[in-house]
Amino acid sequence: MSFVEDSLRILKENNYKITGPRQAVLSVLEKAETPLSAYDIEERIPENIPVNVVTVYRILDVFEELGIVHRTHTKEGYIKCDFEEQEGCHYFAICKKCGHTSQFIEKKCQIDSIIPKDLPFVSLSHISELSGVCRKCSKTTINN
Amino acid sequence: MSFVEDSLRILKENNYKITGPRQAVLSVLEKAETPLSAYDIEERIPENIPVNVVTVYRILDVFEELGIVHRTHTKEGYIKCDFEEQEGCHYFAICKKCGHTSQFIEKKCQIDSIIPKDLPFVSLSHISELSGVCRKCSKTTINN
DNA sequence: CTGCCAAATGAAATAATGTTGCATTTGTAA
DNA sequence: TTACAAATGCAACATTATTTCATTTGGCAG
Repeated sequence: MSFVEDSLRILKENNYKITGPRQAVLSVLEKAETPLSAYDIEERIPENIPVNVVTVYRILDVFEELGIVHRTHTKEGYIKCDFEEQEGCHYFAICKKCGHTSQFIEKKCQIDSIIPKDLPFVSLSHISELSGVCRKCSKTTINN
Repeated sequence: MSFVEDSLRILKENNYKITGPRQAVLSVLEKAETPLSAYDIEERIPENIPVNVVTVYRILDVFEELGIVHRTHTKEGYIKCDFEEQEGCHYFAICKKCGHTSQFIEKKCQIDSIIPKDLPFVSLSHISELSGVCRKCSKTTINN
């Protein structure tokens, strides 16, 4: 199953309509290797099927809720979620220099054990993002 | 040592000048219990010593680099860092509802052990933020 | 196949956040 | 107290995000 097929299935399962703009956004996300802003996505949608950026925002809200995209925090943007494994804790490593991302899964979350018992919070979830430099950028020593 | 005193010491140690705007920003941060945006901070600076928001941005950049503030990602903003302990990994728990934050320290970082050996990244650091609901908000069941 | 209708989208205006270039002011060391 | 690099202010602009309301459309019933 491809990312687009998985996503369309999830939309149907949750009674969301399969629309042109939604398919266009999925298509852009599928090709992207770095986090894209709503405006980035709008720009990459083919000119023959224009989609308003407000619509892109609304689509991304739905996609995030359904786990189709991850909203990145180290760099404002959105990136598709891999669907190979559903269980466990998803981590996203994002390159500081080029924005390239890699994903991996942690079967059993370790962070829960770190949280102090007396912390006055409930329903805590952590941001699963790592910031670093990808192998490619770490080899190009000249630039930046 | 108070937050302001610690911060002034760090500024001096790093050859940054102690200026009016910097002291004003420190004073605002000291009182804040939730992450504040640059504009939030500008608004809270007393009117008799006006500081331009551009300056606030530049001050926050310096402060972040020196570890005086933490830039929050779950909600765009900045919050002062506690200085009680320097060693270890700082975690910030932020309430989804009211923005209230709590901090704690992890002596030895567990996340390093989670990262796959074959991940094509170097110099990885993780975002130490947790998102949840604070005790106070979890008791007020009516609103939101 | 066709029409209905809630869901989805478009358009325009506005708010919030962040950046850049350059002139002016200020903290601090000599 | 003076000189000067550092810090700040100002103006203009770029990017990101939200709201309201009119219009269009996907998918279902018939």
